[in-house]
Amino acid sequence: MGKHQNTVGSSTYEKIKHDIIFGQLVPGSKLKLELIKSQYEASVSTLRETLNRLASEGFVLAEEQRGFYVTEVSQKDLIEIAKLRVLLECHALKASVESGDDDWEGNLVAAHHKLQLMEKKMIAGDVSEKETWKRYDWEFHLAVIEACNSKNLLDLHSILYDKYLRYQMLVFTFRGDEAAQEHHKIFEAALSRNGKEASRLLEAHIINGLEHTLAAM
Amino acid sequence: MGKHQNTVGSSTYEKIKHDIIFGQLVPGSKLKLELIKSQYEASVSTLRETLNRLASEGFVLAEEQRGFYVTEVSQKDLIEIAKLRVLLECHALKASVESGDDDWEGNLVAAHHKLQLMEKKMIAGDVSEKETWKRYDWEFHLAVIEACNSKNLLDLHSILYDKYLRYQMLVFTFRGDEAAQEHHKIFEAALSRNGKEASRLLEAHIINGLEHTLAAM
DNA sequence: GACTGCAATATTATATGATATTTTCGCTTT
DNA sequence: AAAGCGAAAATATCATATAATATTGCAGTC
Repeated sequence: MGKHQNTVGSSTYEKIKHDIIFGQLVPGSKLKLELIKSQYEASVSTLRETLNRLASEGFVLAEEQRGFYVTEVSQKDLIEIAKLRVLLECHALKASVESGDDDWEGNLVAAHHKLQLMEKKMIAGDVSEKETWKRYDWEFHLAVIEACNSKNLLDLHSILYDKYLRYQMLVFTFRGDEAAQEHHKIFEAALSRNGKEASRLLEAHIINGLEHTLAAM
Repeated sequence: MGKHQNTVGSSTYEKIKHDIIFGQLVPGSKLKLELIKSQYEASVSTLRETLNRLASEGFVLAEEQRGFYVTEVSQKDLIEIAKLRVLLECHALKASVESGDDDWEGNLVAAHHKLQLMEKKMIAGDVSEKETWKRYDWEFHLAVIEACNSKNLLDLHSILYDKYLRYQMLVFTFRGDEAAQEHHKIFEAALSRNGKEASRLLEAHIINGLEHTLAAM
């Protein structure tokens, strides 16, 4: 049950996207079809489907007749992404805080709790579960805005989050206690339905992360 | 010289996207591979690449193992898209008005002029060049925000514009003089570097269009 | 002798048709 | 009706052929 077997296409999509975000595939490098074919165990056509999808999302650059490349990174690009994330995520937060119901609250409390536990571990020095921690960070940020009532907005935000994440992973250094406290304050403001304040805090949280990452580039 | 010959992939992409936006492919209908293969004269793999791209952008729904469908339309979706367009386009406008240089001004004047000419024709009753008019509308709106200095923002906006356009085409009725006047006012405010006012006008322009389209659905 | 332009060659991307899976749908049986 | 069983249809994947780009080597020139 549950475990519905994936297609080759969707699993290579996940793998390649993961490898771009987590830096296994280095920015700017060429994705030669024959080469990655063996690496990801899929045929050329399947790979091309995947790479076209990733190109639409902006993780891959598709150059007509000249192949595919891992998208380059730059400080300018990171700044653009962070600013867009502020714009979309703060907007979504305000809408979400206004219309979130009990389910939303419950889910938010759960997401914050799990994130907090993981952050305590990380602060204590256990860096073994980097990816789990990031998943909880994602789930928390999503939980905050999930009641914004706009699928279109959530979809755009999801891609932006991943692009931002890629930069974080690129220079990976944990902001630790600071970020944890910011999360906590955002959580409290959101739960007490103070959209303005929560939005202010969220913006500061993202911009702090941006500066932290920029400094490390 | 300009005319670099396109690949089959990119031209079917353009064609299918066009047919979705302009309603030749009806919302919700199934895109059976064998069927559209003959219609667009491309092989299954090429089609699949195209459909995957369009699925990432949200014009096509890709259901694992069950094929591709033209994305459904709904009033809720249209409202979401219009709101997002307001959010992104107004934000971009303010940034653009602040940092636009002489090139930006020149391009904006040209785009507005062309749009105005076409609008006069349309108001006079010549509806033959619907697609050209829409292109000029696009070029004008793009010209306004082009100096926002964020490729990421422009890319997102471009997709949103197309999604919004699809709804306009769905119920096509010309808003005529009203829209033309709004364009003119936005143009003047932008050119005189009054970002706040231009943003206000742009928001009203989009919301008016939204209501016009909603009423006709 | 190094540099440019051109042609032959190798490499790579694109596109196709064929094959393997999976789903769908009508028919039978309970 | 509901469940089970195929045949037919559709999707997913692959291996291969075709077309484009990059590379190499060789002449001719400065």
